[in-house]
Amino acid sequence: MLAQCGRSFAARGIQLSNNRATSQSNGRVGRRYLARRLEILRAAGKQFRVSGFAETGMRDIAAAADLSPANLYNYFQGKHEILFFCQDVSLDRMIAALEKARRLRASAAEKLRLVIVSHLRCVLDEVEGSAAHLLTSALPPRLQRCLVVKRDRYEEGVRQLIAAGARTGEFVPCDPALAARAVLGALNWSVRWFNPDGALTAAEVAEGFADYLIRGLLAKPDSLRRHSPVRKLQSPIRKFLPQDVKRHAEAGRFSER
Amino acid sequence: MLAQCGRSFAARGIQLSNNRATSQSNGRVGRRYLARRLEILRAAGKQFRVSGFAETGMRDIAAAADLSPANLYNYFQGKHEILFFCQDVSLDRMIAALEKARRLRASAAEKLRLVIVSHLRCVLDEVEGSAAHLLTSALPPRLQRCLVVKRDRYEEGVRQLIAAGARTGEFVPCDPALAARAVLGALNWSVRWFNPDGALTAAEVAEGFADYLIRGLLAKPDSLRRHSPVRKLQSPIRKFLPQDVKRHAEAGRFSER
DNA sequence: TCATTTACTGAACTGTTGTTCATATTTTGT
DNA sequence: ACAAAATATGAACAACAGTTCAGTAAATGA
Repeated sequence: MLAQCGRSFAARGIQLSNNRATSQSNGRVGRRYLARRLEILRAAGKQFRVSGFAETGMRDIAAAADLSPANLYNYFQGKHEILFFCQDVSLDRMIAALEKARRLRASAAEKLRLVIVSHLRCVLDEVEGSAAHLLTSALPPRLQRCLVVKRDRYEEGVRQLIAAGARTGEFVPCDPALAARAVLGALNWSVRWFNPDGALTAAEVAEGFADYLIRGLLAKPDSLRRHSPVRKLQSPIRKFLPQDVKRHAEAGRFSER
Repeated sequence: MLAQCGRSFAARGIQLSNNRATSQSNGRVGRRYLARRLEILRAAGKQFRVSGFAETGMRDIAAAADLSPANLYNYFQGKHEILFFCQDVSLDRMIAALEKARRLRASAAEKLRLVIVSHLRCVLDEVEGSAAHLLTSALPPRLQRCLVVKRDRYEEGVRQLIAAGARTGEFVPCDPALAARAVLGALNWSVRWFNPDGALTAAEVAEGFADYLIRGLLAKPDSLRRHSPVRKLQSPIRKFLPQDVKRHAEAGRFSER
């Protein structure tokens, strides 16, 4: 009875079916548990982004999250699962922004601008942006497949957005897949050089990138409004949202072992 | 006398001053030694590109280069030095292309196109392209500093190319630093998705990227010639050039320990 | 208050990593 | 052909990774 008490809640949150996990997210202890999970994800995501996945040790993550290394295993099954959730959060945010842009009643250029700005915010935000979605390898096949599906869905959405613009004549005729990859490449690569203490804020980078990347697509570039009506980056520091907590609890079903 | 004979040539090539090293590159044994070094670099660069630096073990490199792991240390001081030379080769090629474009008597757009195409060739070429220059961390400070200087020189060159185009009015007014980073980001990220067995060849990707990325800069985009006079990618499979061999021999002076 | 669950930890375990060493095999110069 | 230099290797080493475990401290609920 003594040896089994440790790790019990984590085991419940991770290994059991999602209905049990979600029911546990109510109540005080469940809340604290999930909040701590997110703290860890935040710390790990930052470390992954600045140092890379393989270069970041569990002891580093533990130190950054102010935990003992062993305690990490009360919240996650292992390093791979931490990476998985980091990527999952990022991808879900991006997909949400994409779908918001889709529903927008606006030109293709304005939709694309919203996607670009949201993508950069998700990836560059110093506090919680977990650029870990940039990494793919070294995950168990099942988790990896799950992420690849999401990533492909996102990319496909961007492609369709560009293709739609080209169909209406707002954009120049082009290969939407290639253009989308150029755009997303420029965005994703930004984590490699962006410095939050540097000359440009994330919002300024986003504006500049959007101007340039959209201009290359527009059939009549001079019609581009330099200052688009889409609102700029606001509140670069954002806390984890309640729906994130919810989703984390539900996502346990993707774990294996 | 017996224990010292092993590793002696490698030691000469790596640790001693460069004049001694370069003098050794003549003669049969020296040639074979340097050729093998390049074979190793090629194999390692490919592995680094597909798996990442930390994820690639010395045993993997040895297997890919058809060597015993221990034998690697007859050619390089260690893993970090292999990474260093991979990055060094890539950067030198890119800088060479940049300076060739500079000397070109052509429009800024054509110069930029040459740089873009060369960059993608260097980075995507299945056979010898060592995209390892994408990685930076985990190198001894001295080696790292050397690479950062080269990379910054290259980036600065691209910036100046864009700035010059903007000055003459050929390009739209913009932040050259930001535009350069967007361009280079799109190019560098290509190694993450490009599949040599996929639908598009490296040359086709290069053309499409160049069209799009340059179009975003042009003040009068419709003046863009879709098929620029700059020759397309030729002979995607290229062997290591003699000057590469020479440079490798000279570069030993950057090593430490 | 007390018993039980939850949260946490130091130390140890296991596998892998980069690396070295003693030695064997091949190549070179004479 | 023979000694010396050069090239190559299997086996082992030390360090470190992710992970586990026995057990302690804290929180919870009655």
